[in-house]
Amino acid sequence: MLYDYNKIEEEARKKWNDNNVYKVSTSSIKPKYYVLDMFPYPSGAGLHVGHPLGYIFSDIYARYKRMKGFNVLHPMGFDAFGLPAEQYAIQTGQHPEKTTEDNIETYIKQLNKIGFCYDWNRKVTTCKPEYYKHTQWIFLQLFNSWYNKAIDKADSISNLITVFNEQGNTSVKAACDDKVQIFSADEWNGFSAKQQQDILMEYRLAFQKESFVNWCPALGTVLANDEIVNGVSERGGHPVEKKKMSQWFLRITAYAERLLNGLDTLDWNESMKDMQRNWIGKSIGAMVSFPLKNHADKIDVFTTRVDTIFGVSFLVIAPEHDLVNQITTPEFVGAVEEYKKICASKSDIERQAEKQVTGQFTGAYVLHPFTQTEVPVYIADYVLAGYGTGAVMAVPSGDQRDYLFAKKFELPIIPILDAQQNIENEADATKEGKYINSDFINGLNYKEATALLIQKLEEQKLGYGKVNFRMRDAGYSRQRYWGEPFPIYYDKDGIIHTVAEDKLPVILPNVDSYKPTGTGESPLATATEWVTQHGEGTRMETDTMPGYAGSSWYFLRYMDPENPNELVSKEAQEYWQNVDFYVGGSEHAVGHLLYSRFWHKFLKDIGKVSTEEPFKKMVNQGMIGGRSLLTQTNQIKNVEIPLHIPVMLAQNDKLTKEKFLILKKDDNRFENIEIDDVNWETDKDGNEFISLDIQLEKMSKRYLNVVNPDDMVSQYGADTFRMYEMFLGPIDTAKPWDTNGISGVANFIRKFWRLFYDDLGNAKNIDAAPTQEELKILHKTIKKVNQDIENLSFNTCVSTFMIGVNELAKQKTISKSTLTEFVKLIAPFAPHTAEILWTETLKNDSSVVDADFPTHDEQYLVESTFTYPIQINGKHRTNIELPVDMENEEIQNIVLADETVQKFTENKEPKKFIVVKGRIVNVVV
RNA sequence: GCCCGGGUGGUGGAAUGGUAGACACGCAGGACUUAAAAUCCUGUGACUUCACGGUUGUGCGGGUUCGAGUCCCGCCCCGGGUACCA
Repeated sequence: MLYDYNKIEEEARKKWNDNNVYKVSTSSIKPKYYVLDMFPYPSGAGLHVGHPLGYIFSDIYARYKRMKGFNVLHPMGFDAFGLPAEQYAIQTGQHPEKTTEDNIETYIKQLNKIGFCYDWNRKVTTCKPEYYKHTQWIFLQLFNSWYNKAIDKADSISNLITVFNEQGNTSVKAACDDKVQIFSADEWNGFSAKQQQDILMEYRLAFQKESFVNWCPALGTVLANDEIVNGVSERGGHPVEKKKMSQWFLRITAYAERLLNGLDTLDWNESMKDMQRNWIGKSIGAMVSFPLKNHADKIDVFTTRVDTIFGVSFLVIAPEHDLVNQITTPEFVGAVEEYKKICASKSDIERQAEKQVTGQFTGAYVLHPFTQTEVPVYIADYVLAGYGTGAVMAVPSGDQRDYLFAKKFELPIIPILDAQQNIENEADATKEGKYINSDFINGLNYKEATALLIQKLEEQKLGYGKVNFRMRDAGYSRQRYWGEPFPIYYDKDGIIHTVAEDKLPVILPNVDSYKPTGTGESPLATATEWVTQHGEGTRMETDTMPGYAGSSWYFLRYMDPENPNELVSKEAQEYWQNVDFYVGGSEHAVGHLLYSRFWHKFLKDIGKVSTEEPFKKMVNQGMIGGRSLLTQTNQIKNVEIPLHIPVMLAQNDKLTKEKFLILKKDDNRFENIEIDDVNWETDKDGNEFISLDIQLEKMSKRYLNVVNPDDMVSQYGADTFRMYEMFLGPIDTAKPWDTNGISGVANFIRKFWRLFYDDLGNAKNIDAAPTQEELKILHKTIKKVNQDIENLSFNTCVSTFMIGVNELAKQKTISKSTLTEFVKLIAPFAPHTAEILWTETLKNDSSVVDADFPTHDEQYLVESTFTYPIQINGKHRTNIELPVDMENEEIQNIVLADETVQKFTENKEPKKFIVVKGRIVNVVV
């Protein structure tokens, strides 16, 4: 048999299909193992070679685990709601459902060519009603729940109402809004339905509140941060402002502590956990109230450094702070309005990244809670409305931003600790030393001062100690079409009603236009009949859910994908538990991964799942970047700027004359360039070409550097493609795609095949008994591959295979038993080739997919001698081969007597003689 | 700005604190061939030497160590995230 990869791979896939090899059952006596990839968003551009990197990686691991005796769940699906489909719909008028379906079909075709061991019967698609029915169901549970701190888990709203009816809310310990009013049972029962609804909103895990969105008046729509570039809309460059709208939120902050603590139980990268920890941002500090001068209200401030309170020389509040309008004195109204306008045009990132110090005095003063001195109140862009209370107490001597602000506005800089240094030039945030200029805490240290201050604040009702989280509640409303509709409607009094669970799903209606309505409402608002489906005067919620809704629980659905009654059955969930091995990009570190953990914990609280965490082990694959090719200057007459050349046309970063002619025909940039305008180089065979410059950029159509996996598979075969993707480097580092190297892997697979068949396709004689040398090669390879798979170092596995095959190819004879082990060893990496060799060449009955993975036998690897590298003063000078069991003293004698060693030691007595057994010898003179 | 990664030949990369550059690509030379393809062999960090060899070398500057790509301190550059891209 010749190595015809097309034929071989097609045949292998047919065998797998015919025998349903990848069908996964939920009942097995084998231990379960769940290997999952982050499912893709099916974009119109199809897959490029960057996408399958993680999929191949996890596929190899899944196959390896299966060969190790596990019942492996390794599914795939599609995260199918999202902005790009909607933008495409706006441009073309095509229904996003249609384009999404087409894209999914393309993705599946592309994926199937690579030979993944997916059980497609378990495919999930988030935009299908059968799926989002359960997304809506989860939302209803969140809506009908509150976080009961007394039991430290979610509790039902009906329980809360019972408590309110009987005792009011004085004894309720809930994760809820800070400013909840206190009421008795009688008061509660006297409230109107609307009042009760508003109060319950402050407890629900899915709740509504006013918040700011990016409003673009010119486009008449709310924009995603992604759609804003330099403060203006990406489309059209129109100004964007902050607009207050009523929005749905999820109270993820209720779970902050559990999300933080849960990280300690997870087998994730420390860096990934750090990102989540920082995102959650737990800080222990205090709330302090600063009463306003000549005004009934007060400004609340959260600080982690209450000890610096006597260093406060001004207060800064966010320009959007509720109190700004009320406290600004008439002479500053104009300037404050002007400043607010400037801030509204900037994104939060821009505001925080801003190096220039800006701000505006409001004319108002607060009174220092302890000293009663007047403290001026400013607004400034570095304080964000959504963080903490949207107000900070500024201590210039201890905080650099405050310091710069104080310098600019000539405000006092008061040293507060005797250990503070250099504060003529910059702030010093130290906690060392004793307090000065600080009234009753003078002379105390940090710990004593903090405790005393919090005690005084609480005594005098000026504040209290508080744990604060940087994490905010998660915005859950999108004014978009292509997302899950909310199972919510409003009656004519504005009272919220939920759609009954047995009426789910609430189907996304068809609309005439996907274009923005201009009012800020989503396009759903134009589906009049749908909006009023619950009777005259009622209104369906027309916002839709965000992208992370469907992706926050999809991993559960694979366990029981067709269940119409519930998101996952108890049996299926209890068998599969949670994901053992999750592969995806680190760009999801704080988005998807945090939201999923939150939902999972909630589902555990309401008894839907039995595990506290969704993903036990997490591996991040690095991004594959593009490698663009550009013409060099002076290569083409009258063309000064480098031109991108399609990477698929070039070979070894060269463009031949022949390919140039294709380009001239197909690409209008080259229409007017004549062959003679090009400065051709000539190789030794007389072929003319130009050498191209390399530039690393994103893989993108516009750089002509996109490489399609289909092309790779058709040119080299899926097995070569799979192994080359792994060979590129460690899974977790970012790297550019370079097709040039793939021939090395292609050569390797052919060389491997030639262990079985000669150049004419005749089977080789493999009847000889294995030699010692052969067994050593085999077991060395088995040992290293097992180690490297466990360490997830698949690139070195491929190298190890290459070394093994190179060495075996040099042997005079190779035995069938050696080849059998080798085929099993390589099967996870090159499954098609392995399958055909396994069944047709080695005549096994069942698939190699279910063969047992080889383990090595140490007896073939024992060596009697070791070649010691000899260092003199840490520099490698020579090698000496010595028996492995030789004593140090004897080694020393032999080494010192060595000619080369003597040359370097010049017969001086060694100061030190270091022997690391089986590693190295170092002579220090 | 803040948080998290990364930086080793012409290229992708390898290296439990122990011979830096495994394995490949590319390049150069050679074998086979009418020729090409395929295959095989040899060389390939830089500088220096006829050669043996020597010097130097893992982004930059310091440090710890018998020994540092690896550990510590301070910089520079690049990538990801930054709450409505997914």
